[in-house]
Amino acid sequence: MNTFKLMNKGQRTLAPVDVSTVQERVYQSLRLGLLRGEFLPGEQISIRSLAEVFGTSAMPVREAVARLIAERAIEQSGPRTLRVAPYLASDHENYIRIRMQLEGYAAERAASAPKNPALIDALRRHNDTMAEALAVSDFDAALAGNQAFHFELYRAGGYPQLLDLISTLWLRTGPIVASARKDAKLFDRLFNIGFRIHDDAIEAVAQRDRAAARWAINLDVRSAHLAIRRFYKQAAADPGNEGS
Amino acid sequence: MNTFKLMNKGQRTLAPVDVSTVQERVYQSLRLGLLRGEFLPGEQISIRSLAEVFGTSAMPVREAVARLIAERAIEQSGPRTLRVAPYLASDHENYIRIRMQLEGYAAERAASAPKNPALIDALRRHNDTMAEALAVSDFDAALAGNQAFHFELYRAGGYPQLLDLISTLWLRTGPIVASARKDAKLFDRLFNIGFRIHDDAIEAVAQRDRAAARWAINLDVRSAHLAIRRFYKQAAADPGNEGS
DNA sequence: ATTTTAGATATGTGATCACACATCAAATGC
DNA sequence: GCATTTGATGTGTGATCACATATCTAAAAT
Repeated sequence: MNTFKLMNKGQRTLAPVDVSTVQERVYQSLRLGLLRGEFLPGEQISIRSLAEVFGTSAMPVREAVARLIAERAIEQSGPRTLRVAPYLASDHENYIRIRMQLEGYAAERAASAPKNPALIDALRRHNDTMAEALAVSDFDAALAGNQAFHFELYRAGGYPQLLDLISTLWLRTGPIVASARKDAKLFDRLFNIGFRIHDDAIEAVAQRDRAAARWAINLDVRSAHLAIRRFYKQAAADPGNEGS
Repeated sequence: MNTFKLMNKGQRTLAPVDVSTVQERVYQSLRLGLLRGEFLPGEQISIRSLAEVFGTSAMPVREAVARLIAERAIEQSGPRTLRVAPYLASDHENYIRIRMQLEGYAAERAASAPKNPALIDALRRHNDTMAEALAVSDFDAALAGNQAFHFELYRAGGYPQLLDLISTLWLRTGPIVASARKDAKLFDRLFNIGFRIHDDAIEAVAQRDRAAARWAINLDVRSAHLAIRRFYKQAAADPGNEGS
């Protein structure tokens, strides 16, 4: 009976196997894709097509999509049509105000936590990664660095639930921010400003200055919003940035 | 071709028919049930059983449950088991802090909106409904009145997205608050305090005092939390409140 | 040449089946 | 009598099929 147990006492290379469900992996994959900006705002999606890409049946995709609908990252635009949440100026403005409340609060909490040099180091590293990526125009890496910086900071706030809420908000604004890559000049300037604001935020956390930390993050969120708004306003004025 | 159009010009009693999907109705039904406290925190649920209750196949329930999992109202407690989010003291405390941020902000926005006598009337009405229900120990109606009061206030803030976020937070804390009905004495006192705090909140909104409105709502949320915490602490001490 | 129409294709939705695997109960073993 | 085991039942998960219908394409009519 306990044969295996005895055998396992010897040195082995066995590791726990992945027991997560297919739908969970599909969900995480879609989530990551949305955050990385691999989907365009308003882009139409199809359950069957996604299932084919993932190499699964439609079933797991259906449940993953249902979860993303609950998070308002995907919406039903018609009787039988799904799409990524589109950009709507007024809606986005509202989300920005909510994000300022929540992310500002998280930053405040992170700044009032006990001093943590490892955290400061990690924040600096993420911010530098972002700047370096920007220097070589690797926008994907810049986006990833930016996200890593913010989430590292919010995680330090110590509220898993708050981090969770914030990440669903990023899920909605993710494709919108990411689509600004189309305008390289704007994107570059946006993230250069972001780099400096992040520096202020790091300083605030290092000195445990709650108000300054909240201020910096709020400024970061707000300035990104303004840049995005300008991007879409000019995109609407242009004849169309997509090739014919 | 346009025969029907011509016919329809005449007076008819035809009304638009409900075209929503089954899964949507199941989802809304479950949502309402959770908010009304028809489920206990930690209660185990089964897709097939729910499907039987609703008179549908398992399919619509599966998607509805997937959405509720994304909202953290339902969680997977084991490999093949689902349950309503249980009460965990530390988690709940975190949610309360987040709710204070968001609901306080919403109250602040409602208070800074242009004067609106109709809103004040509606708030008073909801609060009175709650008090009257409490007087005859109709706890379900009291809960409904309390919820109507809060949502009316938050809706006045003018952010649909904020209202949406708050309602998902209520979805998680809903079963927890509702379960306090078990202790009639505590429940009664809790809501009597709530009634007075609501009055303060109404006054604050009427006078467009943002700070006072935020303060009142924060106090309301916090005092409810303290009562709930006491309820669960004493429930854990007792041998068991359920009949044998 | 333009409009209309008919057909084909693809969509989400719901139902049903098969499967692996927990959990509990009764039966069996010692 | 107590521990072990075996069986039955119920679970979420994934795949597949059927259906109504929206969308697009190409043929046909004017």
